This record gives sequence, C-alpha cells and structure tokens, in this order.
Amino acid sequence: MPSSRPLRADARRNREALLAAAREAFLADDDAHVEEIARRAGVAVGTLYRHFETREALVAEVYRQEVAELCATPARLLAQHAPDEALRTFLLLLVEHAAVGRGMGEALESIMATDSPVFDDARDEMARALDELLAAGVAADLVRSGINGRIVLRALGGICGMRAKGWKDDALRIATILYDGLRYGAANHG
Amino acid sequence: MPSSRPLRADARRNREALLAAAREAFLADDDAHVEEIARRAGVAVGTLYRHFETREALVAEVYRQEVAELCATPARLLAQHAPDEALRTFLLLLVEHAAVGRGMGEALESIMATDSPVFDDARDEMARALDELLAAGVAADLVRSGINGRIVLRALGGICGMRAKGWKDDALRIATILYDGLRYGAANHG
DNA sequence: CACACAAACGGAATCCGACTCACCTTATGG
DNA sequence: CCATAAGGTGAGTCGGATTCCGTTTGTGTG
Repeated sequence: MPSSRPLRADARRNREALLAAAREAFLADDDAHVEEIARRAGVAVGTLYRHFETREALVAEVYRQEVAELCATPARLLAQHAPDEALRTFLLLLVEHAAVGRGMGEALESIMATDSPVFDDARDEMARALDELLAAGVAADLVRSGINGRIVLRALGGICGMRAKGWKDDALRIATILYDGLRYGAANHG
Repeated sequence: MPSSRPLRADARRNREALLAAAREAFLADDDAHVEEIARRAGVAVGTLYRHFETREALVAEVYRQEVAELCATPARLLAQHAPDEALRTFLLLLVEHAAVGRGMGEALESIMATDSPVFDDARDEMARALDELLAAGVAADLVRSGINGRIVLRALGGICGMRAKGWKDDALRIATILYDGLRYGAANHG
C-alpha cells in the first residue's frame, strides 16, 4: 500500500497549486527559486517540501506530466504519416517542447542525464515512445536498426540542454542531422 | 598592455599549483569544491580567487589547456586520412577526451553551452578545428555543406554532458550517427 | 455540533557552497 | 637592507536549498 490515505483536501489543493506554480515559473524562465514557487502557489516553503522531497523532485514531477502528453503523440503521428516522417516530426517536436523555457530545458536535461531512480519512469516512457517510432521505421526499412529510443533520447537531452542564445535553431538543425543519420543505415536509403 | 608585470615568482608557482590541483581534482571526479582544490594546491581560497575570477574561470582555464592540445590534431588527421575519415576520428576523439572524467565532462558542457565570454576562446578554437575538418570534407564532396563547427560542437557538448552510467558507449554511437548524418547530404554519398 | 488528533502548514533557523575583504607576509628592485 | 606593492590568508558574507518544530486545520467520531 504505497499511498496510505487519499490526501487531505487542502493538501491535494496545495500540491496542485505547487505543480501549477512551478510549471508557470519554469515557462516564464524565472530562475524559479523554491521560495518563489512557493510564493506563487500561495504556500510556504515547508509545504513545498512536504510534497516534494527536493527541488529536483518537483521539477521532475512537472516534467513527468509534460512527458506523458508527449508520449501520446507517436501513435498519432504514425497513424498519419510514414514512419520516417513521423520520426522526423517527433524529433523536431521534442526540440520545440524543450523550447518552452530554459527551466524546462534544464529539467529535461536532468531527466535524460541522471541515473536517479526519480527520473526512470519519465525516461522509460519517452524511450518507449521513441522505440515505437524507430521500430516502425525499421520495419519499413526506412530507419537503421540497432538503435534504441534510449540512445536517441540521450542525444536529444544533450542537445536540448544547451543554453546559449541561438540554441533552438542549432537544436533543430542537429535534430535533422540525427534524423538523417538514423535513416542513413536503412536498407533503402538514398 | 594586458599583463602589466611578469607575475611574482611565488604567484606563478601558486597559479600553476592551482591549475594542476584542479586538473587532478577533476580527473579524480571529486566534486571538486573550491576549498578542496585550494587545499590540494597548498594555498587558501583567497589565493585561488586572486588568480581566477570564479570557480568556472578556473575550470575554463584548465579545459582551455586541454582544448589547445586537441585543436592541434585535425591538421595531423587530415595529413594522414581522407577528410571524412579524419572527421569521424576526431568526433570519436572528442568523446574519448570528454571521458577523462565527469568533472571535465561538466566543464566541456559549460564551455559548449554557455555564451559567457569566458569560454569564447576555447569554443572558437574548437569550432575552428572542426571547421577545418568539415571544410576539407565539403571540398572533397564527402560531407554536406551548410554546417559549421560551432553547431557540431554544440551537439557534442550536449552529448558529452551526459552523466548517466553508460554514457560513453552511447556518446560514441551518437557521434557515429552524427557523422553519418553529416555525410548524408554530400554530393557523392552512398 | 463539539472534540481529538493526525495531517498539513508556516517560516525562522540551519546548512552548504561559492565568493569577498580587511589585514598580514614577502618578493623584488633600488 | 628597506620600502612597498604584489601576493596570501581565512574568517565572514551571501544566496540558495533544506530542515525542524510549534501552530493551524481538515476530518472522522460521538
């Protein structure tokens, strides 16, 4: 029994307010100090820490929700496009998504680059989503085999972690290069 | 006249000791707090800060020295291999180089991902080294045009910033994918 | 409705790094 | 050998995350 009681009403409210405040803060870039997030949510830091082990845990949870949304898209893309096109679109989408703000970018990077168990679920979900696209591409001989979602994810995590001014343009170009690289080894590339 | 006097003897000694201690500390991974680095060098933190503006500046300087070495290699590689092979080798070499330790990995990431003028020189040098390889590849129609060293560098910086357990294998695979992606757009690929 | 009390909250205090500064020490060149 | 400016020291400040415990409040009894 992981969750003993169903959380008191005010507690649930605060938890949600904190997540909303954090998301907002990250989108706005604000360096998003814990105090600031708590203030936005109308609670004290102590409350924040009652709900989230550490600042990172909060970041992770916010991102996990975003990730859950993203992970639903491969299926939709595959229904509408050829596997390679779906893959390309998704890679670009990931970059766009990382662009929602630097706060998010850092969170993404953390999620991708850390071994902390906290991030395992999100990473697995994303990797699975990418696997779906890669497998479809491989099955259609449009994408090289021998690559799994986890690896591509790491590359993207690295790319999206970039913080320099023109990062987004560069990230998009690199995503394209990755995409071409992934197609390159396929049976009927060219 | 940027450097007024030639530095007092003890000052130069301490400066070098600090750089050596920092390099050592980074290689050993130790989280390398400033106090720790100063201690290893046998000086006080104040001395460290007399020589280096910030902790990052010290990191950057250590890395700049490493970078200078790396930047000499493209010319050598081009003398011995075809441009595309030289490029491939250099990309893999960069990953190996980042592998000297996590401390270094972080430094590399900082250098690649930051706009801070502190890192401009190192970044420019590396970008120039890569440009050299890319230009040779483009001239021989072995590499796509329209890509510059700065972009590739960012991708690698992101990749090498990964901190998870199996990062190196993944980084090598990704470097290969990037390489294939770079060749893909060339006139006579295939 | 009032009570009991565990759950939740607040926010001052603590901790942990990087970084600073007022004061001492010592090369150096005259 | 002295004057003096370059250099060194390390306790202290500062900015952030995190903790702790006294106070408040939702909730399920009677």
